[in-house]
Amino acid sequence: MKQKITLKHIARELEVSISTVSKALKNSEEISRDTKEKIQAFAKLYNYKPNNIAISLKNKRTKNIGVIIPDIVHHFFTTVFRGIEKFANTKGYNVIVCVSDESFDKEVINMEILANGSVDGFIMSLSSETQLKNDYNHLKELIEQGIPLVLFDRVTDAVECDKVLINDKDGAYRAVKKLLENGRKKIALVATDDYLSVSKNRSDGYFQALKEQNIKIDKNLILRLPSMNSVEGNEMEEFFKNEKIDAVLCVNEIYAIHGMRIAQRLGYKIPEDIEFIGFTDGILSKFSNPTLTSVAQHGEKMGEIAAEMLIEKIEIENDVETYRTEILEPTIMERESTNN
Amino acid sequence: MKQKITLKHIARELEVSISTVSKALKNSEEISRDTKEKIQAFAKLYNYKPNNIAISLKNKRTKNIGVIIPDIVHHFFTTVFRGIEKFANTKGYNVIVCVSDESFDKEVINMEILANGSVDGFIMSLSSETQLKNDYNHLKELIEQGIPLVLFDRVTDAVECDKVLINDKDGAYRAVKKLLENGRKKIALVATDDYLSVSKNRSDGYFQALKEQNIKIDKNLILRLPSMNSVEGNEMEEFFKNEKIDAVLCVNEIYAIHGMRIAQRLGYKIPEDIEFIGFTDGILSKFSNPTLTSVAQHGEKMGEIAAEMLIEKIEIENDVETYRTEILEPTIMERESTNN
DNA sequence: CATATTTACGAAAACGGTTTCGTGTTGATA
DNA sequence: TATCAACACGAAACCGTTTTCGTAAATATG
Repeated sequence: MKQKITLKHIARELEVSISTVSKALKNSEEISRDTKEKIQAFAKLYNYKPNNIAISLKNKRTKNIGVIIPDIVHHFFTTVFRGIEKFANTKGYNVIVCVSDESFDKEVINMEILANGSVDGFIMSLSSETQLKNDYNHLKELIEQGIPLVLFDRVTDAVECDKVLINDKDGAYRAVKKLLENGRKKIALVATDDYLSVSKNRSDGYFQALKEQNIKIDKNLILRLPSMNSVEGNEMEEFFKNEKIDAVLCVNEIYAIHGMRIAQRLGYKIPEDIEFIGFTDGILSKFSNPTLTSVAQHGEKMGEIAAEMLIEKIEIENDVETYRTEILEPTIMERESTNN
Repeated sequence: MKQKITLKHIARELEVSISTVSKALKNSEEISRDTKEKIQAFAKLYNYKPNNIAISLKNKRTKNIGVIIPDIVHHFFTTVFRGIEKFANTKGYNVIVCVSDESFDKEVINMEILANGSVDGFIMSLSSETQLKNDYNHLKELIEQGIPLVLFDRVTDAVECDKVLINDKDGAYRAVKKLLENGRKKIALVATDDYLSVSKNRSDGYFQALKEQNIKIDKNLILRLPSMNSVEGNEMEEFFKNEKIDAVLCVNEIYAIHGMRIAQRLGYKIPEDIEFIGFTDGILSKFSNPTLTSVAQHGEKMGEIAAEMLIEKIEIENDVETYRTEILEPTIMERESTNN
């Protein structure tokens, strides 16, 4: 087992000082050609690589960024993560991921651990519990300490920092408008509780589109489900049985796919009798039967932008506090579940 | 902006030495009650938290583990990752993720960067390019340096280390056996090239099951596709048109879902005319139409075990080199695409 | 030849902790 | 009263770097 070699080892072996070795390896003008060559050759031979931790301690820069997301087994978040990771890598940063699991406490604790020197900044999307509690002190403290933070997708107005999000409201608005243009009259909305910012924004877009056409909001056409990523229970089945519906906007893929199956079982033909549009545009939308028209959130792009914003903040040691909010426009990916 | 407080600050403020502060905060017997209380109160007031980097440098332990996976936007890998992250967290470890993107070079470079002190050990699944090149020197060097490594899923016999995998061969074997029991005669296999260890193992299971029934392998019933995660091109359509097939085993979900759609378009009824079994048991299997019978790989469990193995190796400073290989048994999740 | 200037290197501080060891003070013991 | 152990604390080394500053020797200048 050959241990990692350090400057000290090289110095001892070559009978020079540690500082000389350090300078020689950085090709400093201070050191003579001969000495530099000797040291560099030796370092190469023994495959010397500086210790990241020591450098971090010295520079007070870890070249790590912390990513805190509610869930990793979720297409959208992994997509954003890919964007973050790719961009960060090109800039020489590594990514430490923590999963809050939609829990406020985990979010706080993960953040505190990483904030003690492990990362240079954070990119995060709020857990649902955090949005429900509406408590953002952990984020405010971060900012107090001068640690850069970028929020994406699930953001809040309560904290001032850089943000990246998609225009959820507009995405929903355009989706509903499309359904209206296709002649649909009874457009349902399947959403979650409003404390989740994205669900609220999407609902707002739905309302706006209907209002513009002077269509009265029918509460019976709105179904609110408890959990974002599961469809236990048969609320949806009851919903479809009880209401005459000719189109559905769902705030995520799962609801939409599940809804389509139920509709099909109940004898609806898609898209002839009923059209579906979902959000997320993940793998399910592309492979479902029929394929699902879906509002694409451009997760990877979002991740890239978030990483770019964060790294900019990290590297510009400018303490003028100026924050940006980037809003991406969603794209409606038209597939078989709507008439195009 | 209130900066993080250090031992030095506390020491200066309270007019004691740094060592006294350090000891007091660890409740050392060496320090008097009075002094300890004073220091602890002060530390609490100013929310003192030790700097992780400094501790890492001192202990030569980062409490970070490196995870290198080929792809993050992939249900199986994210599932494994969740298992790793959960277990690691309970043990006080954080996880740095790097995505090799199926590239040998990225795998090597990511590993080298993290190996210079950033992590205490690695959990990884080989990139396809690495498996194709069959070059594992970067892994061997790791082990030479005494850095623990656990391989999962895509592993190799060429390096000695801890490994976790599922019994792919047996999974495929049982799947095919089930199809045979259901009376199927012309069972097709849709796989990728054999250099991917998992695809090869699954193919082997397919062969074994057929051989046991003295069924001759029909090359025309085997389709090999180039990419693991896409189904561009119409090879599959040609395949289904040209061959009489009454059952299909696919080495992943995507192939299976795609295959089912094509079969349906060609007028097959599933499972009456043709049965399908896939691997991965991800979200697609659960939500496809019909739902897909699938070989579950227990990714989360795999991640947990990998993390457990790694942390054990990290924390036991025993240099007796003894490696384990854990083989998980897959479970066949029966759904609508087969007769049960 | 005396002085000024390079040249080439080393000592030491610093980053923020932990830990070993040394030591002045106190109170107990003989 | 002399001796000694216990107590409470500080100095300093260490982890592996970087970087500033000091300086001896070599060379250049007048």
